[in-house]
Amino acid sequence: MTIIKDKSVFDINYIPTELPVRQDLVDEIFNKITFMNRYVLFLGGMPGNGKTISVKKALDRLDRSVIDVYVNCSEINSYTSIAKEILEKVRNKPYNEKGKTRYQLSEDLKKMLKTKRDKKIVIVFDEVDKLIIKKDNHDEIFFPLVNHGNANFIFISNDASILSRMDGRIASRLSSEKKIVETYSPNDIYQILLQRAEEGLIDTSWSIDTLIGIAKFSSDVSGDVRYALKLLERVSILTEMNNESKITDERIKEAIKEVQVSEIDEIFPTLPKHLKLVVVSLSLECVKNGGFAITYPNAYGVYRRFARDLPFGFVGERQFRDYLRSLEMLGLFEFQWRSNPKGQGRVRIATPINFEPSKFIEKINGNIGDETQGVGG
DNA sequence: CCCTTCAGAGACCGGTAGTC
DNA sequence: GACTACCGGTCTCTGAAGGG
Repeated sequence: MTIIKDKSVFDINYIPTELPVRQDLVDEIFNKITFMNRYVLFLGGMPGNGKTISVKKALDRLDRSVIDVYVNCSEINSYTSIAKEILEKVRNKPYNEKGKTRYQLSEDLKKMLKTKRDKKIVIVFDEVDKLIIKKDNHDEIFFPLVNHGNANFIFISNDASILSRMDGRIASRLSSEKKIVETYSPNDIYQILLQRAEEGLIDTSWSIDTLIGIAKFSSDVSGDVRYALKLLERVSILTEMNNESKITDERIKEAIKEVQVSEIDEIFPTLPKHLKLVVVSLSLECVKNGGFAITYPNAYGVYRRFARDLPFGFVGERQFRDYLRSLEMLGLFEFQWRSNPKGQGRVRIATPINFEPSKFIEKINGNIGDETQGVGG
């Protein structure tokens, strides 16, 4: 029994022909790039609220009238790689960045920006916070870009405070606009699900109530529409696999469970060896304390004992803190302060996001990955 | 051979939320 | 207000990779 008529509708990069909720934003971006001499936009707001897709949609509509460069800073996030990407996209030919200094790269960018051309240049930096928080000042790439020529810029970030910081440094002499996009409401999420269901699923396989249920639940747990879409995709696949013709509440519950465990299962294998050990240590401490782990000295001590006997040894406490920060960035753990149960001072506690440490430990036990066997015992 | 970028990791230090 | 435990920023070093 198939209920999915178009799989691509659930693809993470799928862009529908009409945006159900953010059409106003798309129009505004389109108009401003078209009619303004130079447009610089800072776009902020929670993850999965339609920032990126709105910008992409606007670029789509501008199509041949501009040269657009889209840089996702979680993938392309060094001075060199960003310069290369921009130079290649604008000039439309390969650029050899190897061995070039930052100065040389900025000179090439300057030359490129000053070249007369008919089409406007639009450069989009998505997830720009990832670039700002990196050390070695890779964000200095913005200076040659902003200070020469008159390219248009859109900076997208989940963290609005990052945008304020950039606003002050980069756009001080440009007129720029800052916009915070609000999180999707349950009804917004419903509208988006409705569109995907109409395009991707057989009409008889779902009902309005199905979608309202998923929308409400998703809005409660995250407000990130990608979560809702993942849920809809998962429940459709489950329904198909069970040879059923209609999505039921049972299958939705099942899908919720799967989606929640899958995050950590997907990310964990990709982590560097030390980070894996840190995740395991934190999880073990969480189980021990009933839900949270004291990062130092407890979890660090556990990590140290694990790593001590392994070929690569253990890192210092300072490095451990940077690992914790990475885990926070990855959305695996969140951190809070508590007063120190042992007396003066305070401690930081880690709580897992969207996964059950005991189940995770069970799964991982004796199977932590390539070079680090034997850790679970 | 010397230059660059870049990531990873340690040393150091000032700041700060908490207790006494 | 002194004291404590801990965090985050920053500096430095190292080593890899890639040129000229």
